[in-house]
Amino acid sequence: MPAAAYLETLNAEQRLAVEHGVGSTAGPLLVIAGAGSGKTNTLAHRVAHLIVNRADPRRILLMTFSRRAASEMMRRAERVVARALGGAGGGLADSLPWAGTFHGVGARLIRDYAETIGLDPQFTIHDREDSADLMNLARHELGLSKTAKRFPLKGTCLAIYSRAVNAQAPVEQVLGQAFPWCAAWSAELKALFAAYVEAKQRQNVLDYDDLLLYWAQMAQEPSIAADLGARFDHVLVDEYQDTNRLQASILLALKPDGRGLTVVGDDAQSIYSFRAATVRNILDFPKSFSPPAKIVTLDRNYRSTQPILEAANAVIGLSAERFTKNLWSDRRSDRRPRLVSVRDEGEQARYVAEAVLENREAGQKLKAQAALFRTSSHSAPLELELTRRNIPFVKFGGLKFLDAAHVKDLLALLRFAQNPRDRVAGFRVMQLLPGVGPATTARTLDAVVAAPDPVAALVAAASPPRAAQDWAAFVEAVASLTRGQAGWPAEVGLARRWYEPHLERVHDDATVRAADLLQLEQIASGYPSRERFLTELTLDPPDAASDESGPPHLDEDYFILSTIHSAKGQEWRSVFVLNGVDGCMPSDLGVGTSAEIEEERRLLYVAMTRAKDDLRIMLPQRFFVHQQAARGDRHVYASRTRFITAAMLDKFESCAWPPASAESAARRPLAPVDIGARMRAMWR
DNA sequence: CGTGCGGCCCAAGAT
DNA sequence: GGGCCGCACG
Repeated sequence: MPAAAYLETLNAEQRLAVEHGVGSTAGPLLVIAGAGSGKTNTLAHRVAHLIVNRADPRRILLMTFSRRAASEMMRRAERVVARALGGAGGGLADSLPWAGTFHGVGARLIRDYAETIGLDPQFTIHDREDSADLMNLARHELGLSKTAKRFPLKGTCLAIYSRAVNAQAPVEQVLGQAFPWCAAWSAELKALFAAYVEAKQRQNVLDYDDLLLYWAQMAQEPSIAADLGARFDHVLVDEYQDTNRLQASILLALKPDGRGLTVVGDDAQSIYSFRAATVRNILDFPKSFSPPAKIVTLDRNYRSTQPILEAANAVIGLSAERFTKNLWSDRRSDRRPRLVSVRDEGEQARYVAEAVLENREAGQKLKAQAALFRTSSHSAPLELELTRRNIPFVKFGGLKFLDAAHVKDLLALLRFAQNPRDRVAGFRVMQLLPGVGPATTARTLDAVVAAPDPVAALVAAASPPRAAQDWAAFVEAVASLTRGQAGWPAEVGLARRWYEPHLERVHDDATVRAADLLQLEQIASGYPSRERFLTELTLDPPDAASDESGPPHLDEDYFILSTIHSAKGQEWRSVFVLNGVDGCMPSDLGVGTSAEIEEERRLLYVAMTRAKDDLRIMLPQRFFVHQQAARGDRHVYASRTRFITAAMLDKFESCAWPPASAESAARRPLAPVDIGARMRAMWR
């Protein structure tokens, strides 16, 4: 049989993966896809190849790490199918309806089966912060907030709970392995988690973990499992190294014999163990089936120059356990990656800003360049420097649009209207009213939650004496939203108009924030319904101010700042890795166990393999110590990250900036002068 | 019962 | 700098 034209662009290993059985009885397949090995392209081709061979796209389940990755995959698959079938391939996105994240797909399936499993399909979804708030409520009710010895804080409690669920491990084991300082509280924690679960059920809310847990539980129930498994002929999972045991159990329940199952990943890029991801999933995948899964390894790299790969291979070569695989490329270059020593983070920022402009002079777009860092706050000095020099940039990771208080307020109102039993939403929105505090809110919500018709109960509830005026407006807004008479997305405007007086009362910078809310309204118009809007916004919030929803001025050129975690799957011509020193990489918070150290090593590897042509790892020599008098200059000296050993230095080019002569000529710092004190003295 | 203030501890990565 | 708690005031 002559190969189809669309297969000819693939290399031999990629073709093996793409052409692995196309029927729904094809055995399980594991693709170990190194960084830059054309993984997305290969997976997209496999999807396309299945469709060209008459697989029904509505019966393909494709799970990726983010919704953005899912749409990229669909776009590419669509193009291949169009080419193969001659033109008319448009609209595949509509006919590949089951592409998304594990959590997004879970939410949809759970809503589908909600009635069967005794769940109100109007359930709302709590994000991390909402979940922590609800955990805190339970924590207070059980009197755990005033124990003699300090009980873990809400965030820690949630992290322990979440890990126990996702790793499918007993609380004691989770405490021992990941939270040893909380080990004495295991009995109280279990009581707390029981109360937390009951609260979620009373309030008809699901947290992130529930989206997997309910799905996994449904899949354990034979009648539902049969129905679920029969919906999909093919199940494909991307970034399999970052899935956890719960996700693996879902896959196994969907496809117990592995037929029709394809997973793709790279054990060397596993960086999500804090979310209970385990590299064991990918290492153990082949022998979960009989006969075992076929393994295809992609080690040809199409992204980076050979010197960059040699350095990256050296770094990952010292890792303890992995599939042996060295990336190679035929992209030759004389330029080794650079280790750039600078005096401190301020100099690091100046160096990067100047190098970025120099690259642009040489014809590189700002968008083709990125600064990557371990922790969101590491980019602060660079952000200042870029702003000072008017270099536009977009930051991924760290604070999100949705974290802003005013955005959360407005969303809380919409969520409360969607599901009046959602206590966290109700708590947030009711306390916006002046004269209404925790006690009034709790009392009202108790009545509302217990009532058969919660909104009617709210309308009937007595108005708190000090909030009469605002109370009536609030109740009317909720009732109107519940009736849905304004329609979607017009009701977002209704909610915004209700909120605006409160916004102005609470915030000094109300004008800026009001603009954000208009933008939120804009984003809302892109979703078909309130339910879809709330669900998808919670599960996949827009990164930075960048995605489709971003403001128009962003189609200009801009430099990229990103955490290494958020840089997954991306590539740039020039990459600057900030703070390549011990204490930052590895993070001094992540040096407890050898497993944590190994993950930090993989993080550096992920960062390095994002670079196509030019990789520079920055080494600031000194760091100022935080929490000291304003003008103090206490600092510590940092050393090169332990992951780049002396024996590897020949893979790099070491340099210092600014060059020594220029530095000695630099102006000496002047003695500090307290101008503020003089100005205060003027009035004494 | 609501609100504002001061002291204390903590500080990453994100579906 | 921020979250969280306890305390004092209105």
